Amino acid sequence: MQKSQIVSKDNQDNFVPALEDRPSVTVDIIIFTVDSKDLKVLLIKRKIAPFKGMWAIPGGFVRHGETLSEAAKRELNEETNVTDIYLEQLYSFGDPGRDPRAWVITVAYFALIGSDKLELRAATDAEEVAWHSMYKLPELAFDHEKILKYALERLRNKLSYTTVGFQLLPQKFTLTELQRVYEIILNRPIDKRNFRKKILSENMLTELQETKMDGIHRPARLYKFAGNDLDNP
Amino acid sequence: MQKSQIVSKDNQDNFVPALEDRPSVTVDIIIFTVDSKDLKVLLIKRKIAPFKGMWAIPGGFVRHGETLSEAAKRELNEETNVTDIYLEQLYSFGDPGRDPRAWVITVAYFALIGSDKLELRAATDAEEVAWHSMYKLPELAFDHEKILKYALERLRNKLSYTTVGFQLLPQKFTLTELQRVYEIILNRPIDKRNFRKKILSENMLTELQETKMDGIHRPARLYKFAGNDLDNP
DNA sequence: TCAAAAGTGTTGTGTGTACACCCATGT
DNA sequence: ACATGGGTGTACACACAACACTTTTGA
Repeated sequence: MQKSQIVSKDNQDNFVPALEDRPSVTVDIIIFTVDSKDLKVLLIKRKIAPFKGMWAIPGGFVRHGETLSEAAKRELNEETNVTDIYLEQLYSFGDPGRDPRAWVITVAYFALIGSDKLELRAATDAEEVAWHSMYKLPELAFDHEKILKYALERLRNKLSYTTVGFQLLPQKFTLTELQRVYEIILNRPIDKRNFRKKILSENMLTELQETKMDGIHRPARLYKFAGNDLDNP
Repeated sequence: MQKSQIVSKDNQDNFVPALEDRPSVTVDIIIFTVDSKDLKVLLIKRKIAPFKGMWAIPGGFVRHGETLSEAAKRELNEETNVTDIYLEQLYSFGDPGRDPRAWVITVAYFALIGSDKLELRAATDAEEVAWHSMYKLPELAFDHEKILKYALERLRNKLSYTTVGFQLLPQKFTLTELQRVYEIILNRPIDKRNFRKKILSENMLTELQETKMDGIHRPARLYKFAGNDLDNP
């Protein structure tokens, strides 16, 4: 690949922009989980300027030879040790000035991780990683607040017409646990009978011959999700 | 901005990839319109290798200093002379090898243009531009078939829960014309009475004191769309 | 008076919502 | 026996689907 002079208008001949006219491209990953009471997102505290001391969505540069989703999975794995979790491309953000240092376009992804699987990499001197409530966000670097808000909106929409909710639970779960996931993400109470009726009518759950005891009360039946998702085109 | 050595893992210090490790970034724009019988997309015939003689989605490189949607609008304007039309980011595609010549990540947008407004730039020696039916696509360059299929899917979904349909019509239109737009995009017949009932119940149309004659039959009432869309985050 | 598209209502079916009580368990 | 969350059914409102005839016009 040689250096070319200028962006060619019709995009066909000696065709790429000069090296110095190319942006850097990152993937940022919004990693969601739900604990028993809250919707959490994984953030990294910045130790240097710009936005020193603020929190940011984890991410990193896309490398030559990998797909965007591979880059996202790699970054995800670097932060969380998990593989094989739900990952979906969210949106690309490229406003000039979104990173004051350089021209950086980011392709944002969001990931859903079951509350059982979450095991963070140990924090290093270089970075401090922590789960934050989506409902009490700290001050965020770059345009990351906008990105997170959009991710939440998308997650809420997806919840209503897909099966992403199951991704946030262990393989075996009770209907009450599933309902909590919906309530936490949508941030409103849901009627228990209607919820169960609707979920069960979709025939996506397999009833297990096991129950779960969780206190001084009747044990709850366990279910597992019977189906697979695919989303990305 | 200086040259840096390698992608730094934590993405914070001397932080961008070396110039030669950056991709080129394009925007590709799927420009849809509907004529009286068909859903059309604007394509450009490639005059050179690779994929010589095949058709491609119009697009071009993002320039430093512009937002992604500005880049999309600029490209759109270069092809069609129109401004101020519906534009929405679709998805980003970055598989290595999608362009055999170089590492090119594309941010795909789709645009909807009213059948009254469509006026193409004159074809030049360098490019041949034409509307193609989405239901009889020619052989497409790169991964553009995949991109177009995804765009169609998105358009169909959006039609059901947004007001994008109006974007494909002149300001004044009849309910039958609107129904045709829905039928053409969804590729199935729709019941006339149910359609009218539903559309009118949404209170998004203003009934005009005008009618439109279109042959030897009763004139049709004209309506205009009363509302605005916003979509992008 | 005919052809051609515009315009108009009713009925059945399914889906979402509101709501209150008994059940199984450990202490 | 009691406190705690698990589990269940019915009635109403609303949205969607199916379906056929009259109206207005120009030729």
